[in-house]
Amino acid sequence: MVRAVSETHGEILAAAARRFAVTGYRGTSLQDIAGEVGCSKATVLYHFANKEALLAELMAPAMGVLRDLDDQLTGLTGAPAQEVAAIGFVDLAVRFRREIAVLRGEFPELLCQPAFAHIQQISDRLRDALAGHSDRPGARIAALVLLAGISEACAEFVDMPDDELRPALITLVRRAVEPVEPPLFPAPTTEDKDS
Amino acid sequence: MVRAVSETHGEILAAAARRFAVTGYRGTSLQDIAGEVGCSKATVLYHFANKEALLAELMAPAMGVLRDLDDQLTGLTGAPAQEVAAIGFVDLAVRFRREIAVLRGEFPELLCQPAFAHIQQISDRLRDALAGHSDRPGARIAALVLLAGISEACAEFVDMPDDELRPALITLVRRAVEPVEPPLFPAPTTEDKDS
DNA sequence: CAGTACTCTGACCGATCGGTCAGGATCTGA
DNA sequence: TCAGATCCTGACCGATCGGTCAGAGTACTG
Repeated sequence: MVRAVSETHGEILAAAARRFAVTGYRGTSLQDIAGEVGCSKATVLYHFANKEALLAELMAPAMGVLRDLDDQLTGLTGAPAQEVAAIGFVDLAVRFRREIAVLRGEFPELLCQPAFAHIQQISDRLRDALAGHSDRPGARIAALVLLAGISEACAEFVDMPDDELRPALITLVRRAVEPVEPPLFPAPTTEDKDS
Repeated sequence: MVRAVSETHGEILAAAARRFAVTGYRGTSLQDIAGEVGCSKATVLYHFANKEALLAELMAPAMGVLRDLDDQLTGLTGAPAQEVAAIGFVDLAVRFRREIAVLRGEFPELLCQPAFAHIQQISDRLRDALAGHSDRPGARIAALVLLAGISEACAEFVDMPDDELRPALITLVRRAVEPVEPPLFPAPTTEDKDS
């Protein structure tokens, strides 16, 4: 029998996710996590190299999806970029509500860690896309307000069903995003008419 | 005569405001603040009873304005409530950008402190007003997204002039807030129903 | 049976935190 | 000149943090 990988690993991961989402990364000690699992702090550090590695493994799936979204945005401009950024980010935020809650407010230091080295650049590109790559302050401000607000809302409405939260957010974004100027060039792809 | 209050008090307050806004409350040690002022940590604790008192004095002006806004909202419903909440909160957020940045992300624990005992209730009422006191999930979500997003945007765009940030935010809120249903009653001027 | 690899733990470590305290330095008013 | 108030500090404290380590317990394997 290979006894598989000890399930303790997964239990620690799950406990960390729960605690991080409530008290944040810095506000949660390894002792807290160990206590919730029912093991010793040393056991936590037997399964994970350090606290940072625990967080990195916890965020890995969300980071992967974020990178995928970033790839989809390359080359897009104007309204299509806004659309892809809006839908993609809302989906991501709704799906990874807990991970979003973990990172909430801990950005400044956490972003320095290698596991999240590119998250700032990606979120900048995401914001830029949502602004339709416009330089107008109004567009840039609206994009930031929406991205930050969506993150916060998803972290707050943890109990709301996905299929209630997602359409409400998408409707909001469509209404709130500053529409792009009439395209300087003919629309790059077939697009739907504005309602 | 009285030699006024030592200016060290004010210097500590200013240094704390700067550090808190960058590294957060928990992420800033008394040693950090003392180092920025150029005094000892004991001096910081001579002028302020403890770290919490330092934060409370820092946030006092913003808290006062927040309470004033809360008072203005009592009795208002529907579109007028949305309007007052929107304008009032944008003004507050733009004016107290640094204080907003301090509290960003540290809510769960900081809100337990007596100095901020009512901030959660006030922000709930503010959100409710911005939603036009509607029960629709879309309205509630939009209100939360906007309030959180505005806070984040103000903390982010610290260098943007007030008279550029404020109108952009107000325009955004007007566009994004879910409009209230046609008023059930003719616009109520001064009538309150519940207590 | 012995050997070994895996899992887990208590004890411990250095660093840092917020906070205390006795006392030095400086100034003021009588 | 001197007593007292004010301002400030170095040294110190207990608590907690992330992290290390030697070794105990256990289960497979040959």
